[in-house]
Amino acid sequence: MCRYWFHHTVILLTEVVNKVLKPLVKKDAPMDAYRQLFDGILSQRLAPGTKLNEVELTLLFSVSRTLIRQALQRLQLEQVVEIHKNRGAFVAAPTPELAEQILLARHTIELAVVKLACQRCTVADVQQLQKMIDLEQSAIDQGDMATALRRSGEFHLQLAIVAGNQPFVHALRGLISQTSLIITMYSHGGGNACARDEHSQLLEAVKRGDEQQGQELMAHHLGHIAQGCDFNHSPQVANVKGAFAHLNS
Amino acid sequence: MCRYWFHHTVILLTEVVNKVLKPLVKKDAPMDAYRQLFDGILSQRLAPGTKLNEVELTLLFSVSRTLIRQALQRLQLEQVVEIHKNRGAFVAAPTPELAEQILLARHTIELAVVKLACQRCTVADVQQLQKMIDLEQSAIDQGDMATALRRSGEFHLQLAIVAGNQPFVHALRGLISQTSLIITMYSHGGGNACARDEHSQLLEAVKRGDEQQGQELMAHHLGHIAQGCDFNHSPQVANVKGAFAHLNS
DNA sequence: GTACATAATATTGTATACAATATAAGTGAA
DNA sequence: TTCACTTATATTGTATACAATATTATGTAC
Repeated sequence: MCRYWFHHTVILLTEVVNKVLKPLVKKDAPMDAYRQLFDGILSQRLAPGTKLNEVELTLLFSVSRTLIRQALQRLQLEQVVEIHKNRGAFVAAPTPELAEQILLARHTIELAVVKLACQRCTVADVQQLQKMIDLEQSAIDQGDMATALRRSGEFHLQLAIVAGNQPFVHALRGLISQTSLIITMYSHGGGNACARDEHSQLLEAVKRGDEQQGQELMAHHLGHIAQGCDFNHSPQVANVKGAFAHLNS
Repeated sequence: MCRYWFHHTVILLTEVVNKVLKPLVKKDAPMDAYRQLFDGILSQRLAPGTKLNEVELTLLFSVSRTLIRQALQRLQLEQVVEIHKNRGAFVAAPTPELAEQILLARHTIELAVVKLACQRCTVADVQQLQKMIDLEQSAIDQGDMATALRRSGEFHLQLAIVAGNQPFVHALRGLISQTSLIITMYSHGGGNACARDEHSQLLEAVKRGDEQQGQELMAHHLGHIAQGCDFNHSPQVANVKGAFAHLNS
């Protein structure tokens, strides 16, 4: 009996520790470093071309170089970071030629995504997408264009998730991130103001299951991104410490 | 004068060392481990679901776990390997549902690739592609279907390279590898015998710049892959030592 | 001062050591 | 035996130490 009581108490404690305490304490360090860098790049705090020094990141994120290098490699394979052997990692800086290829690839894939989304979108999906549009708009209202840009990308990615095609999601994750870099480098502003309307109209078409209309709207939407860019412009390059200044406060 | 002679001799020696000796000696270890594993999987020596033990690979390839883990992470991001936290890495084993998604994604992307290839294919490109078809056929003639399958994939990838769209190349690299896994798991043979003819016809259309015909042929070709599979079949699982037995000879 | 070669430093690449977790083997009670 | 539990082992996760390479600083000849 005594043993039983003891046993169950231990079970209880184990549960408490695993399900309550651990989530509060756990750091999931590798994901952290990756996410911080990813967000830093997509929020335009890290400009294209910026050198990413490993020990510097080590100090900023309080993890070893092992995890920093893991994060950088992952970002490289997502095409958001370039790693040159023995030279180090840099925030990717797509050339105009590559930018054109990226937008064409998005055109191809996202037209297929919209079609699938029209077929499979549920009521819950629509609500989720609507919420993301609202979040993007609220960022725009606050004048925080960097956040708006990131949330715009999340809307497109969510559409691919709704479409239910894992390879499309995987490919688009990289392409959308690269598009953010392209906009950071080449956009001459203004062109992004109409995004909300376009996203809303797109969602309406998807809700109705109107594949034809949805694809046309997506094509226009992606076309506007290209139109909003001036590929003769050259980008500015920021430094790492400035981009993560908020971590040292 | 004496110094000059010395100086130039050093230059010469440096050049000799860098340009002649190093390429012969160099190992490029990380790429090696990655390539070996990649080829092992695509050549069907490593069956889907196989556990990839890190120290075992360490001994096989004579590099530290650092590089093994690098290679595994890269393979994971190419969707050829699955890594479960604290559980280890496994050769990916796409479910029938994922297989369907993969083939649909290929359909979407490769139709666009063929179109671009029709527009941009040069004489040199045609020669290169023809050579790859011949290599694939010679593997078939020798009854080495594993090599044939790998070379078939390389043909498709080369087509994307000819098309000149980097994101398409990047996405297809993973999708083609995954298709190899799908065929390994679910193919009931026979369906692949007609591959050569289809690749040849495809190349003819591309050479003529006939986008319409090229896309139709590609669509049929990809359709045949799906038709050649039986998604009720369950896969066999091999062990690592057996797959790399040739390294220990 | 400039150009070049050399030395010092900083940065990345790889291997190893230690920690955390999961798996397998062993132990005792019903 | 079978089940729960403990202990031992194996495996993965992370940090650090060392090696190789690149970058910067210094010195010397012209």
